[in-house]
Amino acid sequence: MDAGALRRRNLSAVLELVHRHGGVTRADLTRALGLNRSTIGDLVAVLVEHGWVDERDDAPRSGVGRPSPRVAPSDTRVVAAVNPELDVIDVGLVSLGGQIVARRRVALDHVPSVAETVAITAQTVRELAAEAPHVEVRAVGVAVPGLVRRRDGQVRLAPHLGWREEPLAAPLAEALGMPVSASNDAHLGCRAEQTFGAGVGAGTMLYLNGGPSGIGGGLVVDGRPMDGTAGYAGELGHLGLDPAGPLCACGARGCLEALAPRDALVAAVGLEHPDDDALEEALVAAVAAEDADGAARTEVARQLRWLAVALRGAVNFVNPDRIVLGGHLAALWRCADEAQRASLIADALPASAAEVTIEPAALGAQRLLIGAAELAWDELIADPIDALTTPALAEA
Amino acid sequence: MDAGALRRRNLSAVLELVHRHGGVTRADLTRALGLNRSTIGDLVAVLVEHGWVDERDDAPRSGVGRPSPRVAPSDTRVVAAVNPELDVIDVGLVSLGGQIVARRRVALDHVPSVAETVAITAQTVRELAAEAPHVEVRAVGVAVPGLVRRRDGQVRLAPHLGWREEPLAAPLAEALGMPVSASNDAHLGCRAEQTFGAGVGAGTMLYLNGGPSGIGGGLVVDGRPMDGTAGYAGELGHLGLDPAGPLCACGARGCLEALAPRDALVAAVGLEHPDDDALEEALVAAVAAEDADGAARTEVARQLRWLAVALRGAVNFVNPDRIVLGGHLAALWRCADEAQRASLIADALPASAAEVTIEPAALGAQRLLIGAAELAWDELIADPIDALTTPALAEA
DNA sequence: GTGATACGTTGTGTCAACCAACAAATACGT
DNA sequence: ACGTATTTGTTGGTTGACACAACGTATCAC
Repeated sequence: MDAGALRRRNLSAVLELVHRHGGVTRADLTRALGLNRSTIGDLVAVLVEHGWVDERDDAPRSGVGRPSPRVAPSDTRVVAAVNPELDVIDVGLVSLGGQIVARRRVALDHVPSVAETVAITAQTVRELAAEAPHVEVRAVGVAVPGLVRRRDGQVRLAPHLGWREEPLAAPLAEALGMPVSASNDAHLGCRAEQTFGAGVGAGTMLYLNGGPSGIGGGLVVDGRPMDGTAGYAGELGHLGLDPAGPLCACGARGCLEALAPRDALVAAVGLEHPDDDALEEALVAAVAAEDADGAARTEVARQLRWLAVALRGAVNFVNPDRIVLGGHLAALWRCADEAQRASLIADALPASAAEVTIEPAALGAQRLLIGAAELAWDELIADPIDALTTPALAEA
Repeated sequence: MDAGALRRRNLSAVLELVHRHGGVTRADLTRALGLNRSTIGDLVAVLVEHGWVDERDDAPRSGVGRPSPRVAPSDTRVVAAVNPELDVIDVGLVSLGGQIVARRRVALDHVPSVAETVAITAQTVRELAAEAPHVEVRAVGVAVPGLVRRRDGQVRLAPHLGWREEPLAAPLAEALGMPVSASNDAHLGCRAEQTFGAGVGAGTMLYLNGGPSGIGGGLVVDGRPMDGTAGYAGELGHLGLDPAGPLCACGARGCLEALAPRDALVAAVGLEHPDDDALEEALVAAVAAEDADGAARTEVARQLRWLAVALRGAVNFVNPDRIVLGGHLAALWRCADEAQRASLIADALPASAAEVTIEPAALGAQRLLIGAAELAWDELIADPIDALTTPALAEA
């Protein structure tokens, strides 16, 4: 590692702190990085000069001494975040600091092909960029409901969308002329929760998300999101829990995903296509209702038991300090009583169980766009100066 | 990160390459680190001056041009590695490069207490150091058959030895006057295989080891061994695979460890207290024998089926590129036929299964000492110069 | 031997971070 | 209101680590 790499690293560290906290004082940076005041001043000056951050005088006063200016993310530098779904393509612009500054959900009357997705996304990103003055879009992140090969952004299999072995990142990068990364949606939900949601501060974190198409998740190890060899890590829905269980879509038997499906909860509360909030509300109400033996309560208890088996294995395996539950698994958590909540990790090894806290996900409907944006921000933050020399989508 | 940290980092990188490869040429270092020839010369000179490495002229000639000297680990710098077992305390001195340069197995007629272990270990380390001239012992690593809290080396639970909530690293550090680290034995087996055994070159690696006291393991993520929050990660023996399965020692039902116990294999081949090699030999012979329906063959097939369920879940979860099997799980692998081997990950998601290779462990009876030594080397390699200023156990 | 090649060595240059002294802005006590 | 203590930003000079270029040296191929 040479001196230039050192510089890059320190600039990157400053930028990451600004990103994660949405603005910190120079004094904070000095303490956090252990560098000299003058060095921090220099680093911040470089970032200001290149337009990544602004210095403002609105830092909260915190005692005697000369006040330290707040280093805040510039709102002109954004990345685009994309989440193609069954009947909508969700596109947003996300600033440094993780704020969604513009968003458009393009409704569709059919399931989009990859080519359509690329075209619509490119068009929408250009429109959003044109509408927001002075904004520069510098990278794109895509959250795909399926398996995505991380290194080249190839969609291996997205059963929900009917995509199979389709290149996605490459054509979109071609269309927009900027770097595009893609990953699994549950993965990116994990990243979003880790950075800005229920996983802030966690070292080793397990994220499980339950959606209509199955159960996915992600793993954070020592503060770093884990991808696995090719980007497929985190498929917690396919832990085998019961050899006598129902057949899963993956072909195996007794997967968590087959034992605790969202559909069954939806059916138990008698709704049609509810979103996660509606499902959660209906479930909590149904479980709280006095008629104790309703279908909802039974199904919730059954799913919680299987979730407990999965969590037992996962907690023993990775010894996390936090577990974050999203989607219908968060709904299960919300309507579980104290005993049920405790039972989720009661059978894990006591030493590991003792250090875990379980939390429902915090970011709601913004989660996937924020996570996709994190993916895009990654490389920019890792090398802010080099990233600056690459061309951006022209501003308005 | 300041300039001094840069120096430390580069020194550390050189030392680590020398350690992992047991000696490399300066030209190799130049290529691997991307630093200038003169810088590499400088870094190596510092390490030579401090006695960490030697420069020798025995590098294999590899073409025209001036030959590059080989930078080899000095054999005077060692760490002590310790592995307390039921009836023996195994102590070794391990050099940079992972060579065991001295070893003594202290036999006992009873299960040692922690105090005895500390006393015997300290005594044995001193004796070994005194017998090997010019050797300096600079740190100690302990492989404990149980759960160990990594940050302070406290043994939380070692059922085999009857230890529970016993401080181990602290009293041993006190007795020997040098840093002591302790961790779980399967964990350290994983590290050993990763660095010098069947896991060399793996990015994300899963290690499962079957022993008389159960099934443990370890996980390597992006080349870094994963500890989990407190050091308990890797307890793969306690994945819940069958809610109708036998009760496990951990209190839960259907753990891998309860479904694929070593005892059952030992009983099937009719041996008494065989070591891993003897068990493997007997199993291979029994399975290869013509009487197809023997107890051994049946039990092997049964255990392989459960191992497959566990591996399916683990592969889907972490998307490894290598799986290493040790202990009786390696014996299972060795006597499995092609179809059985393929079946181990046949039910995993195809994308993940495609990139994984399964290997039996390679290091045999040296594994735990080498792994424990890796633990000790960690801090020394991370900061070679600073480590140099700390006092060493006096030489002969 | 002779040329080509690869590598180590040496002295000089560059760049990032540090340091010390000073200036600025705030809180607090009188 | 004023002075003092405290904290932080700013500035110019210093230190240290690595890069670079020119040169010396050891081997291989012919």
